[in-house]
Amino acid sequence: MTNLYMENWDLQEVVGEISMENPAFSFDSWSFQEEENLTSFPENFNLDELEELYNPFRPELNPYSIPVLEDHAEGKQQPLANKDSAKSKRVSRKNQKNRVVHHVTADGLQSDAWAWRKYGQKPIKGSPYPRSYYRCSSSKGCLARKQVERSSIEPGVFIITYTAEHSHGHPTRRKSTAGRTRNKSSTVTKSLADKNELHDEKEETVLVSSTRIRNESGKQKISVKMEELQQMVEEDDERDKSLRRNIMLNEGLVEGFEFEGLFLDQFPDLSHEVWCMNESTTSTGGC
DNA sequence: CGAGTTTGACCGGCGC
DNA sequence: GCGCCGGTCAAACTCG
Repeated sequence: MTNLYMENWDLQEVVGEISMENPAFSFDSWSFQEEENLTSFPENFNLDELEELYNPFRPELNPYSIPVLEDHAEGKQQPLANKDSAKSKRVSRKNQKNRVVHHVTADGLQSDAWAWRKYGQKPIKGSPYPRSYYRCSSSKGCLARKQVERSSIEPGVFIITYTAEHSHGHPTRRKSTAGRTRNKSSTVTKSLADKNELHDEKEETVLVSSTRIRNESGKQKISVKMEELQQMVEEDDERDKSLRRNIMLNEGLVEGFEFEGLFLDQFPDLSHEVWCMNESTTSTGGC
């Protein structure tokens, strides 16, 4: 059975026909592919491995987000894979730390599960844009760091550098949700830091990518605000995996698509065409 | 009032 | 040793 864990909330778009035979989807935030350019995974592909690879909390594992080492001395970048072959180049001790660099669009700035607290900003020589420094605010002892700077070459691209690993599990909250409502608005207010990095943007809000699941005819479309999905998944983090439920949308279409039992809560009006069952039992009760 | 942001000061690594 | 530069600190400030 094909299970796609929605805890991979960084999977911002699910497009095309999803089925056991054709588990096609795209990963918008990784700039993996265009909607028109779907990729089908082989029948025997390892979903556990896939989940790990696309785990937003382990971006360094994502094969489609090419990690690069920045060679500050020459202002160049080289693939991480060539790290060992570049022995002749002097690499500072700082650069030898575990650094992973990602190039993302403005939308990509939103898709980060961790809670970050900005602790500094510096103008960078040779770049018209400042670099912002963030540390993980989820846990006091966490050494994880994140740097965000706008590409001077492509102003629409942001360079995110992750340093060190988190010393704790997923945050229970991405950020404080006090006072927030779960309305269906498709926009969110950007943080002050993001506004600063987007200082020449007219909009102070950005569209939040949606997850879409379509059936064969394309008549049905279910849109879920990704931030809501993320929050729901986070709220459900404490549940045991055995409680995960498989949800079937129009039998044979999205069989076993796993939403950790959250789907019906979000879309009670779909109960006539969506049913679920516990993974450990064939009983349909309790849904 | 707590949490996050801003921003000048400070510190250490590195090249000359 | 000196100066440049990137990274961090911390007080003041802002926001909800």
